[in-house]
Amino acid sequence: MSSEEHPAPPAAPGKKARLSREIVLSTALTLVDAEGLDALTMRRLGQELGRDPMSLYRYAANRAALLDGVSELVLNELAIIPDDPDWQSQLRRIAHDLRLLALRHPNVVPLLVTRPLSTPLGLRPLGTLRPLEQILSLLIDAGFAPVDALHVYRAYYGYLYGHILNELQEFVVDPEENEALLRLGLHRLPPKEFPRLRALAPVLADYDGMAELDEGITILLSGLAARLPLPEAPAKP
Amino acid sequence: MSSEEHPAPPAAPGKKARLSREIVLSTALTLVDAEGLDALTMRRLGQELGRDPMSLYRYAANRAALLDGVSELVLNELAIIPDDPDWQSQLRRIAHDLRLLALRHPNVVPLLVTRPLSTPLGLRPLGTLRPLEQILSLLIDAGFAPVDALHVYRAYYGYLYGHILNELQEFVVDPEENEALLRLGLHRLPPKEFPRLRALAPVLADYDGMAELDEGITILLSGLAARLPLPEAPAKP
DNA sequence: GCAACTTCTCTACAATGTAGACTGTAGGCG
DNA sequence: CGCCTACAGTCTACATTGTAGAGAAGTTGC
Repeated sequence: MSSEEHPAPPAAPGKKARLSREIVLSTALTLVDAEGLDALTMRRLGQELGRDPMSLYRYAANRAALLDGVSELVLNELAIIPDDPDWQSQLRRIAHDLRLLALRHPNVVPLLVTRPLSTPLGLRPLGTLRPLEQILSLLIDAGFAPVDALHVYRAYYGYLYGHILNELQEFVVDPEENEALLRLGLHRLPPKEFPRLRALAPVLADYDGMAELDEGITILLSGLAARLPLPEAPAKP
Repeated sequence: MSSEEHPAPPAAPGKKARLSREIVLSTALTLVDAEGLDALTMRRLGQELGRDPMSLYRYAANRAALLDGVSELVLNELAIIPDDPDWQSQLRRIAHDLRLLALRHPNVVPLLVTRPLSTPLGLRPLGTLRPLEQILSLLIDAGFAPVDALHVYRAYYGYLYGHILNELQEFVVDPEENEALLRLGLHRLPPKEFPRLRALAPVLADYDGMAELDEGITILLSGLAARLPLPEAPAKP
């Protein structure tokens, strides 16, 4: 699928241009971003595009495939360019990028996390696997043995995804009303059973996700580095 | 369908006894375990219980609430008993327990991960929050300041969830056919674009999730311990 | 036996994903 | 130019879903 030839309708995709997979998917994404996953029905998306819902099936085999497409589209926003020779700072940067990506598309995160659970590795959208490949590559280039690279990747990506989920779970709404809502919610918890949680309400409210991610990454990476045989600086004078 | 008359409420989840929330939820759980989340429709669950689908609404306000109930039920299987005074080994044990729990109910994991994303903290099922409270308690008892306890919790639980997701994503099917399927899947990847991943196929096949989890936990916990002011051994002679 | 409940059932409806047949349009070939 | 084929988009139809609302059946206290 070397679909790259037509940069045709960049200016005004207005109303009646021919549909294309990219148009469909990006409209789907903006819909999801704006109104959540449930709003993404075939009918609704069709309406958004001014087309019959059935026309979508030319561009995605079914709803699940459409969701996969959206995940892929989002992950494509993540650029992994090996400009920095230091694998640690490289991974750190990617982590922050992915975090910001998730914050930009919070409604897509369930997809990113959930879809792979029901799709074997080899059958996933390629865009989904590209970060994995690139990070492996990055680590191997940095001097890790392939097996160890996989090792590092798993610990790193595991923590990263976990952190993102955690952070989004505490977020839920925009930070302005966050504190109020949070307190309101916590208020309902039985004090006898949840003293610690309730006491932490004010602290919960100002959660610096970026700082915590950074610290976790630091711990993990240095821990991994200390534990794995890495030929010091790579041969790149 | 023999309509056995079991007046025993606790022993056997009989056939014609009065319904109860526990019966409904546990039947839902076994259904999900056996056939996946999609199989859990109101009609199907009703049929499984020999009751009209509508009767379920006495025990769960709607389908979402039912899913929450199932999450809660699963998380209740996780026992957090502070028998060990060492917080690190405590957390390590819990991590392994949760991992096994997830492997026992893989189809429920999407729920565990996804539902909190759309439910503010205070409105979640209590059973879902109990681990959080108990772990905080455990850490505070071990000498951490509440803020630091939260800190540790986040890094710990983040990594833990991430790892579980990772592991389940690579699993997908039972380990017997895993290797075959995996290779088959990877085979489809364009070699030019995914050389590293394809080369790692054999290694991917024997993934020791338990060992990797343990190592990650070790790194994280010792890193956290080194970084936070902890009054050594707690005052417990 | 009656009355106030709770529990369970029946019927009905709107929304969803999607199959299958159809219409329109664009281009190639005589 | 007229016809044929391929493909983009549409229309109709249907099975399946969650759930509202009214009622039936069963249980309990007097």
